[in-house]
Amino acid sequence: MAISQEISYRLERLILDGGLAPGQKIPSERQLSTRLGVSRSVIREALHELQGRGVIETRHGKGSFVASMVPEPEELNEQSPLMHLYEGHPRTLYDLLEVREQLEGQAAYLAAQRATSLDKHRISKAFRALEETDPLSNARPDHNFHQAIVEASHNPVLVHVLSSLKNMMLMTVHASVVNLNPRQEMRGQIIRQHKQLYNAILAGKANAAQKAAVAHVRFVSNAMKKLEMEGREVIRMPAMKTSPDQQHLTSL
Amino acid sequence: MAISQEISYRLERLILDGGLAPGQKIPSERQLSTRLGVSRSVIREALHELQGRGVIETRHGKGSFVASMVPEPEELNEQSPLMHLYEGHPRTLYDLLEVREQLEGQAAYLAAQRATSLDKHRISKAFRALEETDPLSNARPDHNFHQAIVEASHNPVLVHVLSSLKNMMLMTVHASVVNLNPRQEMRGQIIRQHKQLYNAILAGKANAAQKAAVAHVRFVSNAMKKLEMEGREVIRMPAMKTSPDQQHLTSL
DNA sequence: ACAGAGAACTGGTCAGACCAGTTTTTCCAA
DNA sequence: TTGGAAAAACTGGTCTGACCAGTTCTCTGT
Repeated sequence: MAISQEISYRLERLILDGGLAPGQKIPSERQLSTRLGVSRSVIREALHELQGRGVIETRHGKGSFVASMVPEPEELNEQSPLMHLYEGHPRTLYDLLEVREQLEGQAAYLAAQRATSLDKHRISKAFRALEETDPLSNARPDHNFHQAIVEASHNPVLVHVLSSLKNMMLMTVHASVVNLNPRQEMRGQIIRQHKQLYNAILAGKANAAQKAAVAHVRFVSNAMKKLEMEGREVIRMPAMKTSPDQQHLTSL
Repeated sequence: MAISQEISYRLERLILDGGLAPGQKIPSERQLSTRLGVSRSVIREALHELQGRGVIETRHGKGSFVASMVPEPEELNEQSPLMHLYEGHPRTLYDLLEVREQLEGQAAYLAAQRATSLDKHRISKAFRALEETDPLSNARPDHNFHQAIVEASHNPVLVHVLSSLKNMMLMTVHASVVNLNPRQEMRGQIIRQHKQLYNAILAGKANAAQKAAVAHVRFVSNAMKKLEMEGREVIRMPAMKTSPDQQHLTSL
């Protein structure tokens, strides 16, 4: 088999195994060519294959990016059907949380079983960042923590479904942070839940991890429902800015 | 748009419009490059894109040939990248089943709680169709049954996620039908599981419904794993029909 | 007439150059 | 000190020409 094809498969595997999340930038052609010890031509050919398959998108002068695998609720923009649905129908927030509950639970379960030491390291890092950060500007670290867990599940379908819901996730996570964190007792509970989840995964206790994740999401959901019923305004739409995360491409 | 992409699209249209028949050789890279007045590089990149899309096959020293294509009879030929991943990396079947387990479980749970009489009617109809149809003939009734349940969950996010995975779902359902149904004892179990799920939902027993759905998917997954470990061939893809023939290339 | 050696194709890889967008840095002027 | 424009340093896109590695055709010597 041609080198370019081998490389395209290697990259594809890497991407779909969750090593690279949708929207993330992949190294430049010149970097890849030196790192993999092949000419830039074969890199370009490999990338064009991936492009043909729709795995990546390439933008002149910017780079190549992992494409989102599932019809994504159009980023930044207004016309997304789901977004629209969301605005007109606030209950969607809870619908999303329902789905999250399942998927995060599954991810936690699998992560506890399958996390490599590298995965655990990443999760730990995200967890520490979460602990150290000012909780009010907390949406990002919170999301990163969950994201790290999902990737440790090593289930590409799970990874991509969840990351295609990323924007909405950020919204709900943000909602949780803004609405719940200021209330001291709730913040304590959330931190405790995160810690439980974290410990369970690192200890490899799959069932405990799943339970913790499900409980966490459900707690958030219930807490917000309660807030809403008490008549408090629930903040839903954060001013969000999509900042690309750092890339970890160690395993090329 | 890049020249290589324009060319790849031109060639693809030419091929798909019948200008070039499957198996037919397309001009050599050097010929194309002089005929189209571009460098060989961009020709190669265009061809690699087509290769990625599965439109052509290339053989060292021989040339590039139109692949025996799969004009996918009627269905929405949603060639998603995940689909391709699926072809290249069979383990994805189980990844998808893992996700299905969660989502179907959730859908069943919610359906049991929320199904209106109309929903129940639809589910019943799908269930009867499932019972009456020759299970070997088609994955459709099976899939429709599950689909009806998902819609009865009244969770738009859940519906959205599952329908974006529709084609892959069909694959797993199909795999289950083709591989498992012929084995009498398994077929019996599957029918029993469907009935359990059906009854639980109609009775509004949410937990029982969830349990039944999860058990069902997990059973399918395990059964297929077992089959595979016994060395039996596990059929993953629906049989694809071969394409019509045509001849001649004109306008390059 | 035929077998075999080249010649003449095919795609695969490499190197280096240059163009064209984008981002970052630098540095001067307000 | 700070804004902002110019310059440098990236990114991908294209071109050229060379050589390697398979395949097919041709021509030649027996």
